[in-house]
Amino acid sequence: MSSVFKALADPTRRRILELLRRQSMTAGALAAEFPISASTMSSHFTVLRDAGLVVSEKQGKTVVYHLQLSVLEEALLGFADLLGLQHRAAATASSPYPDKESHP
Amino acid sequence: MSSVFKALADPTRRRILELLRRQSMTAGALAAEFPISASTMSSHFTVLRDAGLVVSEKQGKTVVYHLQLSVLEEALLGFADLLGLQHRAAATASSPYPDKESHP
DNA sequence: CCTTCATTTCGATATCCATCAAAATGTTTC
DNA sequence: GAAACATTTTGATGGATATCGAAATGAAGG
Repeated sequence: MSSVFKALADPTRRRILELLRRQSMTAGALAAEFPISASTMSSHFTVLRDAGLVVSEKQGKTVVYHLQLSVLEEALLGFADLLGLQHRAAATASSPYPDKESHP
Repeated sequence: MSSVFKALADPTRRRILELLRRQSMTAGALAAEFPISASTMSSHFTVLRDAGLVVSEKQGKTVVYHLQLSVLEEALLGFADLLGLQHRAAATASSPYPDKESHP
């Protein structure tokens, strides 16, 4: 859990997650959105992957990154819960991923 | 907003927020909960105060720290919202009591 | 006033982190 | 297999950050 908050501490990484929420993207496409070098972007990807917030999939020459919304959700809302913040975890309804069975 | 996530990146600070959620506490009482020096605790307080997550109130010889739940809520749920995580923004911070005992 | 107590500030240190350029790795195509 | 391309790894650097002990600040009480 600490690795998730550590990952979220950097604005570039938070932005990456926002972009990946819209659609999965290749490392290059993501790097094109930021004024930093590809190697730096790669380290950010490593931090996000180690935190479980994204997964990478090799597709030929490129690497596609996918957001792991469930991990982010669990960490963020889990901590909010720990602090008594009201929330409802309806979650992955609007995401492009197959949503799990959820019961109210 | 970045300052909030930066503040949340440290486990000691997250724990401080959890403790303050139960009740406001003095710097000394908080420091007693951790195996680190009072001066280090003081820097953590500064980080939390700069992020707006806590406020300090001088009471005689001691300093009492209070959690600012609204700021935490706005940052945490605001970011969750940005990522499409569903939440229910209930009444903010003032009315919901923790688990307070009703002992007359 | 001077002492005591609670907290913060100061100075120092060691580690972590974001960043880059250059080199290395892996993949497709010719 | 060599060239071209995408990405990662490596090595280096400057700036944050967590930590400590010691000194400074401030309040209460004798």
